[in-house]
Amino acid sequence: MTAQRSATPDPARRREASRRAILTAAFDLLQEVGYAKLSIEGIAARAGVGKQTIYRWWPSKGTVIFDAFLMLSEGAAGEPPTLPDTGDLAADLRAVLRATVVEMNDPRYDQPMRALATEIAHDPELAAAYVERLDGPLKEAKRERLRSAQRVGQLAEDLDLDVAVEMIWGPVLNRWLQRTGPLTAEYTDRVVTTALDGLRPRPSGR
Amino acid sequence: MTAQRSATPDPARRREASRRAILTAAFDLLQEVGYAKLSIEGIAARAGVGKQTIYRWWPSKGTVIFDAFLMLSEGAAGEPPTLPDTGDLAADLRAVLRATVVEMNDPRYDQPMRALATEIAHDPELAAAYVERLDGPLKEAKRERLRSAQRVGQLAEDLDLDVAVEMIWGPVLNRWLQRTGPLTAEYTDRVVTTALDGLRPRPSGR
Amino acid sequence: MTAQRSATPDPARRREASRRAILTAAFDLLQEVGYAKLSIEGIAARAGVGKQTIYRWWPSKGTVIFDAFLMLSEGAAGEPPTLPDTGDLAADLRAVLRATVVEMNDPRYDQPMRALATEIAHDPELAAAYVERLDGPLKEAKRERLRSAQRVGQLAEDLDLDVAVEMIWGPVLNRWLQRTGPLTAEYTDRVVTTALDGLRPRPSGR
Amino acid sequence: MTAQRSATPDPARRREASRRAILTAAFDLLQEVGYAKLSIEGIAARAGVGKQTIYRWWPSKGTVIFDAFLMLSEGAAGEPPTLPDTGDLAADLRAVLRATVVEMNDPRYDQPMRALATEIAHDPELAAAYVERLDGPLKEAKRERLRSAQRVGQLAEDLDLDVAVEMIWGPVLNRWLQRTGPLTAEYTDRVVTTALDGLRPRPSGR
DNA sequence: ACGTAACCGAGACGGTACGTCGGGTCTTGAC
DNA sequence: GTCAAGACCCGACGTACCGTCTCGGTTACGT
Repeated sequence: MTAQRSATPDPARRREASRRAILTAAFDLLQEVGYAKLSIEGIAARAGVGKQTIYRWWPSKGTVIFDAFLMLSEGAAGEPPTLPDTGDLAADLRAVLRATVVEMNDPRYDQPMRALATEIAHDPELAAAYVERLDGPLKEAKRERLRSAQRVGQLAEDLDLDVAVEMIWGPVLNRWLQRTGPLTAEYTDRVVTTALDGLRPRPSGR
Repeated sequence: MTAQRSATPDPARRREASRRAILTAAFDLLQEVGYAKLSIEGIAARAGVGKQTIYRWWPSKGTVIFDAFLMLSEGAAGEPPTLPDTGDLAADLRAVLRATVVEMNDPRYDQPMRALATEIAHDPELAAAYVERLDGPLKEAKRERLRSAQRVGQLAEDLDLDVAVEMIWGPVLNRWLQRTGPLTAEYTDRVVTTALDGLRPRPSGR
Repeated sequence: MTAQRSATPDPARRREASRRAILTAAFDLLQEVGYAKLSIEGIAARAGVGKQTIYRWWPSKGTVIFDAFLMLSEGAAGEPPTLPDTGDLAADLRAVLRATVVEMNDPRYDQPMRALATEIAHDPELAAAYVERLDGPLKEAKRERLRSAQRVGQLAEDLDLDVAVEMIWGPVLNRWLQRTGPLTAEYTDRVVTTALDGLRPRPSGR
Repeated sequence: MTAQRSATPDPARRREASRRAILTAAFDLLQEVGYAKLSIEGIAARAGVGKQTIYRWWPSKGTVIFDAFLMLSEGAAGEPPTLPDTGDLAADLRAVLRATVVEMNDPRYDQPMRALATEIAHDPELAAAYVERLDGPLKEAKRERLRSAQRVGQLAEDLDLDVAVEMIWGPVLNRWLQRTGPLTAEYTDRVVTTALDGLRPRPSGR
């Protein structure tokens, strides 16, 4: 349930209220003061908690942020996530990507997500936890949607689903994280179309 | 030539030797101690320079790193970069991406590039400078290679080149920055193939 | 026991070892490098203490110096000081003043005492603490010696003891602090004689 | 005319206007911001002068302050100072001391004089210059007044004039610099009386 | 039911780095 | 060659946090 890596004290005696207060405080501060000014000291103060309680249970600031996201994502739903499946893959992908960029353009989520993304970029162990617990389930849902499309002949049979997923979401993630271009619905639609069709000329129509 | 943003002192009186020493020290330290332990104090000490000289000319640690990259990229060549063009687009892309992941797997470049990438992620103004001065020329070279392929009928005539470029390099960049998967030649080859062909089934053989 | 003036943290949690190390380091450095080169940073380093520990408990460099003197003066004796009383006031005063100028001519004490004196000169609050805790007891001892002489008829009955004390020690202190003349035993003897006799001609002998 | 100690550039080419501007700025700043916040940089800025111009002609901040005083004292009068001589020594001393404490209680003079006094306390060379050029003439005037009183039998014939002067002004100076007591006219009157009469009982009436 | 051992809040501590101020030196261009 | 201007190297300032370390107090087991 957490990102802890090494030996920690008896989890049975852990105070759940403090844990939640810390994660909530961390996420809230991330929104309010931004990543650069986020400090353990600040989190402890906001959570009404001693600093040691944070150091006792988390090895780094990044893991606290990670767990904060974990708490949120699991609080939202106990079940694994799924992508909409109306039978029309292109339409479904367009809808999902549009929703994604709306979130990315919302400063309420933008700041914390950037914080998590850059912590991951600098911490391999955290990245592993991210891949397993946060990104993994979501990516599986994406693959599953593509698999479903494969079954009805909308995607090539021999398609590499991992690469396919990265080809759809990668450009969007990159634009967001590196700010290399505007994130609009028009843009994500183009990404979907181009990914589905490929770069090469198509022999027949469509 | 630099990432400065607001009013700065008279650049005519600036000492060029100090500027170069600072940027070199910054890049070297980035490789040696890593981003997390990179400090203005450390850069100044290594460069044999007063801290004030750094604060006088750069508004943030990120802009120093950025300028360090700028100095390197401009020191390497005065002309804009170009991608190889053998006439075989797929082969050329495979070669370029393979070279890219080799660099990404080299800790000598990995650390500093991550530092730049995450600084950009947190600083919109720096991102704008990055897009204009570092990423821009490179991206133009990529577009140009695709344009060349378009001319010889290897790519669709109505292809959106920006999206196309992002679809090829985006997945690789993401895997690298977020560590969501291994960066191998085999992987980049698959990316090239999948991007060129698209996700949908192709009517006839390839 | 200290020169603190405004609200400070819980003194119960204060580490006595650090307090002593700081005051000792301050006094030692005062002797070694002199007042002009005395820095909080230097004191902290010498004491093996974080700077914040000094800033936490003392509002200024002057109060640190003051407390260093306080520690020394209280370490020397728990009881209030007394002046020698052989029954011969003139002789006693001569002896005391001679001892005083010996100390003033000893660089071991000269430097730190000058530091304290000039800090006091620029800081009224510190001066008040000085008057109450360091100078006060000593001055009372001086007054007491004069009172004793008064009782045996060696001093005028209506003598203003405060002024009398200042008239004996003031000239010496001034010569020392302002370096307006040499500090010799011969000089202090003259001061004692002149003060006792006054400036006016004496009607009868002596 | 100045407190310079070591070799300096050709004084013939010196710009008098800058010299005066610096000394005036120094004195004014001393009054306005106080000794602790007085900086060479501040003086240069206020005087509209380059820092180098100060460093070229004065070896230390103290000597600047000293010269500022020198300029003022010589601007006031070209002739050596004299003390009033009405024939009544006690009355004259009372008047002079009263005027002195009025000045000492005036913050307009208090701050700069403290600055000078403490600079002198820490700089023997400066002290020598002070004794020779500022304190010397004044002390001679004081001695002269006492000599005059001696001539008319108001003071002992064998009186040590140096000690006598210090016994009258020393207590006042000390009270001022160390803030060991209030500086009132009543106090200075007592000092005069006690100094003239001495501490010992007088055989007959006064 | 009652120690006693752990967690907990609080926060002092030794440190590192921050961003700023000013010291004293050096360079530039105007006079 | 002096001067105004100001960049430069350097050292110290006072502050913010780091991660570690006590210090009571309050749980919550294990006997």
